[in-house]
Amino acid sequence: MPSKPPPRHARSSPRDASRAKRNVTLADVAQLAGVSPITVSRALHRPELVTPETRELVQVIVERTGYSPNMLAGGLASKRSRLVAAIVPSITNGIFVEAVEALTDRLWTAGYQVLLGLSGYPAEREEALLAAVLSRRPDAIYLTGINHSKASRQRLLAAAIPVVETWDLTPTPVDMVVGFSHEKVGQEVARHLHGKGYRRIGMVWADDERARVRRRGFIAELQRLGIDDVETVTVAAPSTLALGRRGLAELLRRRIRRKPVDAVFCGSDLLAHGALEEARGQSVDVPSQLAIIGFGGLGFTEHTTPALSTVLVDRPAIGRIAAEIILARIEGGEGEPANRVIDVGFRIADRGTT
Amino acid sequence: MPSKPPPRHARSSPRDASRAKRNVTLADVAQLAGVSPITVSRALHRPELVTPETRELVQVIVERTGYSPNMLAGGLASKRSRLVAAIVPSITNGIFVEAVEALTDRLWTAGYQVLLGLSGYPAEREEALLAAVLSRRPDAIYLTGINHSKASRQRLLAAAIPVVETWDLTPTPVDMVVGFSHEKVGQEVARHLHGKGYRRIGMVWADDERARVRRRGFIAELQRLGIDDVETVTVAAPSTLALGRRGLAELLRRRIRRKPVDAVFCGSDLLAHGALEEARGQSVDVPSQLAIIGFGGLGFTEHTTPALSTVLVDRPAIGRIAAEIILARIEGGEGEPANRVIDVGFRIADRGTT
DNA sequence: ATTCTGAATGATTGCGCTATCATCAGCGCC
DNA sequence: GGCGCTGATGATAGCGCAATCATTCAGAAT
Repeated sequence: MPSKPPPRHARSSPRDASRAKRNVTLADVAQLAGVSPITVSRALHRPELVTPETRELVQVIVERTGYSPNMLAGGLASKRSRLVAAIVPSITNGIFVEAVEALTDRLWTAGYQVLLGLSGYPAEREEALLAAVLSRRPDAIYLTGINHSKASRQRLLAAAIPVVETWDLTPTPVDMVVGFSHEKVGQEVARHLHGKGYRRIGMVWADDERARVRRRGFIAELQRLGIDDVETVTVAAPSTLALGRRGLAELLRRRIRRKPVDAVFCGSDLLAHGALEEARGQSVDVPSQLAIIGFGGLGFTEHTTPALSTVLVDRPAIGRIAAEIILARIEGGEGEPANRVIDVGFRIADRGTT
Repeated sequence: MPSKPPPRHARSSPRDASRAKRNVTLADVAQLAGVSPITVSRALHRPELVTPETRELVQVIVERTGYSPNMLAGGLASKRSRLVAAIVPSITNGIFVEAVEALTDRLWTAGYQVLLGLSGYPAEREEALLAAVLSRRPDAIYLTGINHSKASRQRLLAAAIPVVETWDLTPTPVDMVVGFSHEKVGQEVARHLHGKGYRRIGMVWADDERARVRRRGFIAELQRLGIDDVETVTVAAPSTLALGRRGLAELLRRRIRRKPVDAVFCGSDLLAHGALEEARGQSVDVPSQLAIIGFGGLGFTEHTTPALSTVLVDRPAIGRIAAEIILARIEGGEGEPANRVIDVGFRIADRGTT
């Protein structure tokens, strides 16, 4: 009897001879397993659609050949890159990095990977970065902050993917936002210091968008409490311990002919630590002569002597929640998300320096 | 006269009607510009190949349409993803992160982006991570450490891309390595402490691969110098300030019936800082009663009181150099690299705590 | 026996781009 | 005038995979 021709997927292509250095492809695996490429694809990604035997056979061949799927091809074909882009000013500044780590961890468990973009201080490169990053066709994007150029917002909207802005709140996010109110932080710190009896209050801060809002809230609240004169030293972003030292030194110098400040709100924990060191260096007792409070709640603040008072923020929660709402949107299909604005709050840690 | 049919690239495809939601593609730009797709591609990526007029025309259309190239497609076609994968245990632990930042910065200027993989402590997820990451077809890969499972090494070799291992040295890298000798670090710290007259020496360290090598070098050198008994407290990785406190407390407790140690080598700056705080808490004077030296040279070490002695490592240099040799290999074409093993060295900072 | 059903598998097509080779006009040269 | 050359542009053919629709076949229902 005339044997019918083998199915197309089993025929060897003419280029088989010249397979000098080609990588193993899904088609190769399929051929070795004697099934069609699409069956291999299913065995790998939707195993419930193939019989256990096929599944196992494919698995064996995959291992034997060392097949590594090509997600560029897969992403192109399926229009899902399984990539999430994260744009952060910096990762050496401790404040944002734990959120990114939490984001990365959570997304990893769901099969997504994180493309890291560093936008710099201030977000000088954000626009170019965004363009570059979007050309990878990420399935979602994580941003730091809520202030983006008009062009950036347009790009984001055009990309039509879930966007999570973080570290701040706004009633009008591009898409979703996870953070807390910096204005309220300022207010509460003001009330806290005032409540403890401090009246000659100063600030040392590094000028970034969010710090500016905290400052605004702080000063407004102090005014409401009857304190109009808040001596302020501004240092360059990003803040460092050394800048904190110099900042406090400058603050004390400025008031040389007047009564010195009795409390200082520092824009970050690093600045606060620097201020603490400077106070010690100048033999200014903390907190009896000078109270110091920072912002961020970085780990080291518990361990200085005295322990630094600060504003605690659940940093990993921001990343974790961002990951959750991203996944819910990507995988959960349509339907308005329950909540586009998520407030993770903050808490004042009243420790040894106030 | 019979007009000849328009060139193929100018004909509208049947799907133009249904362009409900398609993204702008390179073909769209080409059509609007009245040139072929490949010309647009060239105008964007190899502008020297097209006339200035064409270039400008394309540029205008790109901006008008908001065209965003699809690098999944581009990467698939060209077999160059312009992606570099970086695998790091963690980014919250300050020690590795500056290298990653420097790497990212340098690669960005060359048009590459960084895919971040967090392998955990110890590198529990490295193998799975590597598999996942390689399926993105990165053009190169940055690894932390030199100890990789056999399977991982094989995968790396099979990928046939530049691989840079970092933070250590080995005569047999997978491909290239940028780092320094941890054994030598241990030796030099031993000589340093011994040279300053300390004889009852202890260690507090977190057990990771590289710390173990430092420890080995440290203990071997001390032995050579006639010191056999090195009291050692091991804490869990990753190290924290709190673990440093507890570590020193334990070390002092253990020697309660003997003369206490007069110097302690801490496995990291964080542990050293914790030890310093604990010493202060126990009213043990540093350095007269107890010398402390850390490792890493993190920024804060200059600002503790007294300033922490430590081992300085040029962390950004590791990332920068890694980026350079990666780029040299990717773009520089063939030819053996001048140097597969790059030693960035280290330096002992003899400060207030020794 | 016939029809129907659902589970398993397959053929075809195209995602959006670039590598490669081909074309073509303009130019200088003998 | 024919030749080759160079610079600009184009046609074609994949890259490796998954969406989509089609096919097959065993077993149940009639």
